[in-house]
Parts: sequence; C-alpha cells; structure tokens
Amino acid sequence: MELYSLRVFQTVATEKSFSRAAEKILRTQPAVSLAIQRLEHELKEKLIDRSGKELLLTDAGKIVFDFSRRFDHLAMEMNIALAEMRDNSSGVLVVGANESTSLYLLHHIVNYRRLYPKVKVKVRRSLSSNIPSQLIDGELELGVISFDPQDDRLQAEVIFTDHLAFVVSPEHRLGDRESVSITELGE
Amino acid sequence: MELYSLRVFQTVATEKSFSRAAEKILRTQPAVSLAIQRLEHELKEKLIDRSGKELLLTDAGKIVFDFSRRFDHLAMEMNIALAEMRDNSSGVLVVGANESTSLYLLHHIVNYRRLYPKVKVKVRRSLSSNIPSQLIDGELELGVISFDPQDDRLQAEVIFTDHLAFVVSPEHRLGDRESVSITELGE
DNA sequence: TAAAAATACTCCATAGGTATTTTAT
DNA sequence: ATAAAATACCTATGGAGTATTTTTA
Repeated sequence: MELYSLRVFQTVATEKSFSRAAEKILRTQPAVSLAIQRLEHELKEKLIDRSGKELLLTDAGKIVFDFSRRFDHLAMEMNIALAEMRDNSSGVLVVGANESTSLYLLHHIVNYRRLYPKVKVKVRRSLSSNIPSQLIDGELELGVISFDPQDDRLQAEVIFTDHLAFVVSPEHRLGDRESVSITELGE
Repeated sequence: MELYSLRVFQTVATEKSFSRAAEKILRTQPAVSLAIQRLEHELKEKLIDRSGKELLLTDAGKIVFDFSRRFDHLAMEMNIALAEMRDNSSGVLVVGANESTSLYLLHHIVNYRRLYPKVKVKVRRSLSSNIPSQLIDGELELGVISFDPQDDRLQAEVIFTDHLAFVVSPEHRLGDRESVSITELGE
C-alpha cells in the first residue's frame, strides 16, 4: 500500500465525488476510479458505498480515511524535521591549518563535503602555534596541528601518522648516530 | 514520497549494505541503488554516507530512518484496526419477511451486500404477525412488516410506501363509493 | 585486487489517458 | 434524461533487470 493511493482515497472521501476528486488531484475520473479499486482490492475491503445518492464510506473506509490523515500528518512532520535539520547543517566550517598539515587535510575535506554538501568549508592558513588559542576563542571550528595541544578545553584526534627522516653530512657532530631525539635537534 | 522507497531505505540502513538489502527485499542491487538515489533526489538530501568503510547514515538519513519506522508502525496499526473491524463485520444477518414484503426487501439486501459482502444475509419466511416477537426474542435481526409494530422494544422505519387499490363489482354494496377505509373492509 | 556501488541500456508492467458503456436518480 | 462512475482499450512513463564500469579499502 502506497501513500499516493491513500491520498487519492482521502480526496474522494472529502470531496464525496470521484470526478471532483479527479479534478482536484489533476487526474481523470477513470484514473481515480481505478486507483480506489486497486486500493480496495489490495486491502480486501470495500471502502466506498457507491449505491446511495451521496457517496458514503464503509466501516473499513472510515478506518482507512482516519489513517490516511495520520499518514499525511506523519509525512508533514518528517518534512518539518528535515527542514529544521537543514537550518543547522548549512553554514560554514572554518578549519585552521598551515602549509604542511593542509596536505593531510584535503582527503578529510573531500569526505566531509560528501556528507554535508551544503556546508561551506573554509581552510584558514594559520601559524600552528596559534591554532589552539583560535579554537578556544571560537575563531576556528577545527584545527590541524602536528603536536598534542595539551589543553583540556580542546579535544585532539590523530588523523595521520608520518615518519620524519633526519638527513645530515657524515662530518656533522651527529653524523655517526643511529637515532636522534627531537630535543637534541633543538640544542 | 512513497512507503516503498522508505522500506527500501530502511532495509539498506539496517543491513548496512545495498547488495544485502537487495537480497532481502528480492530486488537487484542496482534497483536498490536507484531507489535510494530517487529518494535522496526527491527529499533533496543525501541520506547515506557511502565514503567510509561501513555504510553510515547522514543526519537527514537518521531522521528519515526514524520516520520510516513510524510509517511502518502506522501501517501495521491500520491493518490491525481493519482486522478488528472484520471480526465484527462478518457474520450472519437474519431478516424475517413474508412473501409479499420480501419483494420490497430485495433492493435493500442488494445494497447491504455491497457494503458488507462478508455478511451472509438469510431471509426467513415468517408469518407477519410473528415477526415482532421473533425480533424481541433475538431469532431475527431485522423484520419486514406492513404495519406499525407499536412496541417500544422495537424500532420501525418506513422502507417503502405503496398504494392499494380496491377493486369491486358495481353491484357490490360498496360499488358506488369513492373511497373505503381499511376497517370498513373488515366488517 | 576484490568487493561493493554506480552507470548504461533495455524491457515490460502498470498507471493514466480517451472513448464508451453502465448505472442510478 | 442526465450526471456520475465503471469499463475497455491503448499508450507511455518509469521502475527493474542484465551487463558493465567505477570506486575504495
């Protein structure tokens, strides 16, 4: 059973006429007749009493009429729910990143836009060290950095893991070392 | 938007796969793909995120999924309501009538059966004068008589009005009368 | 590379239209 | 006799199938 048949039936019931209903839903009278017959056949119930002077609903017809209105209401409710959602899902998402990290961001933006095509994504070029404070200030919604921000007002998630190779001349002070820590490089 | 599309979407969402959903609803995978695309196009909302490893619903998808279940429940409720009604509308209707009144009954039986094809109508041939007491006893549901039963345990409704012509020889005692009352005939 | 989904195309079922008949008042 | 609904028949839209390509992990 489909919503369209119920809407046809609902129109016939309210208009109390097949031909007026047909006019209202922009169909011909035979199309309406057949739609009602199909619905009656599907539900295995006569819905309309065509015998009397004015068109009347059978007991089953009254039940179906009642439910067809409830189906309509539900459809309307759904549209409202979707409309409300749209107001919150269309807008701008500002992401902070710098030249090196934005490379790893691209793939995620592609995925995000598939999900929310209505949201405009803005990538703001920003000094890595400034990104945490900009997030806290609300200037950015998301930021990409290559260190742990260590701030419990922020939530961090690893999106990419990279390997850094340290290349140096054999004459250099660290030239014969197997591995070097980041802090040693800072010295 | 039709219930079928919602059911297809619901199946895809629960199965988390287009092909498994197709199998379940006895359709091919492309048919399911297109049905979802039509629904998305109609609602102007992406419903399913196909990018990730596992199939996920978008925000709109979650809303539609929720409503599709409510639509299902409503359809089920309607079927239950109709089933309950059927229990009360199938049975036997016993009508009492005699030879002369049953003539006028036929048309009403035809109409009644159009309304309630499941009810068996039995016409019991009965002496007119016995019908009121049989109705009171519950042996009959309805009776057709040609006089007012004058009993407040019974409800009477005129279903036909007839004219009786009195035909008599001109030699007869009442031969020259313009009109004759029923009581005079009884004398 | 393998799976799952999307696309291309073809076909056919069925909803809807036109013309007409039947029914009811 | 008239108005409304049902029926007959035909057409065409669009949903579903098969075959294939594209995508993504």
